[in-house]
Amino acid sequence: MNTQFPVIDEREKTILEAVVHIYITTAEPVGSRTVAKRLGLNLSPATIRNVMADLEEMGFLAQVHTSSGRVPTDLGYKYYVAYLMKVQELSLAERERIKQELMKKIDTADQVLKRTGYLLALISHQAGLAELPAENTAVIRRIELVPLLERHVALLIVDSFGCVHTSSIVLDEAVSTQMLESLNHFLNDILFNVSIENIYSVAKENLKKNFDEQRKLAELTLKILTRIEPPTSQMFLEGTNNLFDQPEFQEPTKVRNILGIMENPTPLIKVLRDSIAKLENPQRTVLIGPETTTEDISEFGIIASPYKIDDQKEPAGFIGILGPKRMPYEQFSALVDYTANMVGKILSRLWR
Amino acid sequence: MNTQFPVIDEREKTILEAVVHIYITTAEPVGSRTVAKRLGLNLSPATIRNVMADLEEMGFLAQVHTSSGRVPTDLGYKYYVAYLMKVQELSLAERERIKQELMKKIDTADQVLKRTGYLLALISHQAGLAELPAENTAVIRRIELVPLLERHVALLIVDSFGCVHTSSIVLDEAVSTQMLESLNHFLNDILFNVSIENIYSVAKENLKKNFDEQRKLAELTLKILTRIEPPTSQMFLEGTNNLFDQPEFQEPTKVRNILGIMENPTPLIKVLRDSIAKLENPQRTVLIGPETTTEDISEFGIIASPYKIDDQKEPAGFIGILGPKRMPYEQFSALVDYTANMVGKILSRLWR
DNA sequence: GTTAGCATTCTATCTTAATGAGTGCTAAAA
DNA sequence: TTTTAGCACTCATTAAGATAGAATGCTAAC
Repeated sequence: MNTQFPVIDEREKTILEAVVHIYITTAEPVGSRTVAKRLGLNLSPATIRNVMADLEEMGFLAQVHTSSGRVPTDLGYKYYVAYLMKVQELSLAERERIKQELMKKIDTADQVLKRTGYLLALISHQAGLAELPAENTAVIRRIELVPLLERHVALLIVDSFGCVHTSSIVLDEAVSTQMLESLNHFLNDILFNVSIENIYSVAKENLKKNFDEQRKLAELTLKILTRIEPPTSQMFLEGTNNLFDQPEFQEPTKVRNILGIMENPTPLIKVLRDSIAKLENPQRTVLIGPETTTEDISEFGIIASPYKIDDQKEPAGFIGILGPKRMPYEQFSALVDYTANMVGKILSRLWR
Repeated sequence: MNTQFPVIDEREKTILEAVVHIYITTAEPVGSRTVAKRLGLNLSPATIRNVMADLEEMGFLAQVHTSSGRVPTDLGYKYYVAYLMKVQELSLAERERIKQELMKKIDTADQVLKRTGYLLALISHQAGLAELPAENTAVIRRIELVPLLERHVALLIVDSFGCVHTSSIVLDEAVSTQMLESLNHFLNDILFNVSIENIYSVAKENLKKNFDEQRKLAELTLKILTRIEPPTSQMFLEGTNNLFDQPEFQEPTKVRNILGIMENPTPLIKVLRDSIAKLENPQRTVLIGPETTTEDISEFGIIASPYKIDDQKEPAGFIGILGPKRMPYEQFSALVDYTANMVGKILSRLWR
């Protein structure tokens, strides 16, 4: 955690914990009386008030208006998530359910992840997100040029997750079916088990050797490979309509930004990846009101956990839950962790 | 148009036209004074009032509350669209722009349609929708089994639009690479240029002949083909966030239904297809507060036009605009028509 | 058939008052 | 030194009443 927090004593921690917890469940500003009751520590509201004023001064809490109850600030949430909350374990039944749901159908990786997002949304009543495995964790299983018109061909790349990447390519001149066929053979020979991001370099390397013998083939190959579009990161965002149930999203402007994320998730993906990459060993990260370059999602909170495939050191992608900042992080943390783990296992077992 | 309308005289038509038109632009209930002014016919508000009362009695108009101005009912909108509005032609510049945007990149059919939806949303400031060509208008260009694990294979079908359909298949027993290869050859031989919906029957027919010679191949083929999932209709819905600009969608419940449509567009697709199919010769249809089985979209209006590919008699799919009932139908009708036409041309030229 | 006039209806907006939740501060109690 | 009771004060929320304005429906006159 890179945020530097002010130092607070035990009692302040207890009270901060209580305020955040109560606010998360009630969605109403929290008053000293309520905290005093909940704590049951024989402390009078007046004492609590003093502490709360201190916490406000340090930036953990804020007031909606003079003489209203307190509400956690972003800093408050972050402290809560980092030091105060007690992660609630999943019950065996819940674990079993997740496992069942995810494994009930054998599918390509993108189908698995879409289902994962949907499942997370269903269980949490928030929006669920699930990123596809990064390109560099997949290798090519099959590469195929399919003629569509004389000068148009579709280039399909099937990766080791069963995902298909399509590009549409227009050639300078018509190519015979036979030529395409030998090209297909050739491409599959040299590119099998090559990572997608290395296509071009590997192909070039190979072509050097064969240049003389298969001149025409070589030229064509390079031409085609330069036209492949760089693969874009992809993320599923499911169950967004759950967000409408939250009181903070009753005004539509805020949900609007979510639609923006759905249309172009790339900035958010980047933020999440960076956030996970910052941690020493990749694990769950919680973003409170993250900043993206495009949409304003400062009113949202995100819990995300990376998943790994096989024994790769680097995570392949992440999954998570997106909701209001005022989210039951305690409950959802274990859910996201377990699900990420499960997704990793399923993808490992299935496609390697 | 299957709706039976009450018969109204010329003056009633003029006034109904005015009310709908004014309401579309102002989003406020329309009063007799406003209509009188706009018409400039030297008719007093009182006279207009009488006519409006008649129109209300016949079901074309309604009041929000006693002594408020009038608002069009669904019937009013329908009559307006069917008989009163004057479709505004597109300018040459607009036509050129649409053409440019759609053709600026050579792409597979799904990319073209996604861009179409996006473009319609951009121009209209509403949501744009675009359905993929129906399965039965496409034929198979390539069919390919790609091994993923011993018993898992991915089945890819590339159709004549450059679209790829994927299924994930688990076999009862491992199959050798050679076996798969000959299966691939075999499938491409018998299924080339066959429509996707006929895969099974054509394959079965062919297998009868060859049954003895290639027994094992035949059995495997049938097994695999039975596991293909029936292709689902698919529709892009772009620019939904534009809907937030409309005053009628300031309360989030209504936009929520749109998210429902995005997650499962099938019922809406069905309604639109039926609506287009009902017309003698397939052409633009306008739905006012259509009824679907799942989501309540009775507050929305849709303008949709079918597109045809080559000289096929039946339309291949449709594109359109989704917005509030209070939409400038006059302006958008030509836009949707022209764009549909253009999409048809592009898909015809590209992929046949 | 058309319209002026008028009472009527309903919305929207503003003011005012009352209520209540919650705070901050001070001075006394522990 | 810490805790707390007490009290004045702030602000949001709600309800009620008053006023203005946009339309209407209806009647009687043109």
